[in-house]
Amino acid sequence: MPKNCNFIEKLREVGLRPTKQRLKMCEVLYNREKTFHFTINDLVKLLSEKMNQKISLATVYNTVHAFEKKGYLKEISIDSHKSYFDTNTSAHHHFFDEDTHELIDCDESDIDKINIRKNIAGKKINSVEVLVRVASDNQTQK
Amino acid sequence: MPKNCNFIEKLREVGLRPTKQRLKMCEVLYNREKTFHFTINDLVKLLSEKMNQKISLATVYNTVHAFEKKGYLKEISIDSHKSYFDTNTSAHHHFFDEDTHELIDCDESDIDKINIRKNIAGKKINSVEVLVRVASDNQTQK
DNA sequence: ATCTACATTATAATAATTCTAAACTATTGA
DNA sequence: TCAATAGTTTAGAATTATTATAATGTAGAT
Ligand SMILES: [Mn+2]
Ligand SMILES: [Mn+2]
Ligand SMILES: [Zn+2]
Ligand SMILES: [Zn+2]
Repeated sequence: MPKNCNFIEKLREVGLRPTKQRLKMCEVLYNREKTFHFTINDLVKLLSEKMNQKISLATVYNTVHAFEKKGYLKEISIDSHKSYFDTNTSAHHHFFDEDTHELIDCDESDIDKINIRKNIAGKKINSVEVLVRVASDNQTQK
Repeated sequence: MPKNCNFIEKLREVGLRPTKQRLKMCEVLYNREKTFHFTINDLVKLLSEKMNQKISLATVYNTVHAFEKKGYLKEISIDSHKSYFDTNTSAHHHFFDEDTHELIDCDESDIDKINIRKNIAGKKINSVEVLVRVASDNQTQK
């Protein structure tokens, strides 16, 4: 992910106005080497602490969902109590560390292609996602 | 799942007192041919409509979580907005119908065994779950 | 510069879940 | 048999995440 991407263009392409708030959010989310996972709270913290940018919570929610709808973000369901988002929008699987509550991307090579032998009448497959829950070895789990 | 299971025994075995409320919930959840998936709301409806049993919401939550902790129920995360529970506590995969918001169990034979090639240092794998999201063929999806 | 549709914001509302503390009950063992 | 006790249920309040509202602000078009 190169520095100084043209976020204005990127937003215009999908019909979102490049407002100050959206551009700041783009910077925080996409102006970095690697993709990452975050909760709304993480993002608000990043914006206020690292970017010194106060954006109202409603706007953060609105913008995250706008980005999701436009395919800039993917929502990941791991924990029914919290929403995780992913700046990696390609199809991929995850490890979830139950100790730290951290999501870790799987590479292509980490898990063999999943073969679905059944299909539901009149339905098409939208996605196939694997979640591998891991936790510390020396600990009572579950 | 045979009729007239001894739920009193079952509860005592794991150190839960067999109260009227817990026994009613056992009946609704386990006194049936097939396992099934439900939300807390589904369960409250089942209890009040089919069983004519008014159990306070706090008790339903408490009891569901008590059952979960004892391994009588499994929580499934599909939708960050709602908790699903499963009376099938064995390791298995799911289809999720995005039109109806219904969960469908996969059989062993529906998905080949998942092979995880990577391991996270100091962590053991607790579970490997596949979620296949499906939706109507003739519809704008995602 | 003006207009208009879209965005942002503070705040209120909603929904799911958990907490609290008082009343209740299953179990124990005198 | 029957209190004592620890665990359970309950109504209602509190908390948390998220969404709605409606007033104000701003980007893009003319
Ligand atoms: Mn969402
Ligand atoms: Mn839970
Ligand atoms: Zn990811
Ligand atoms: Zn299931």
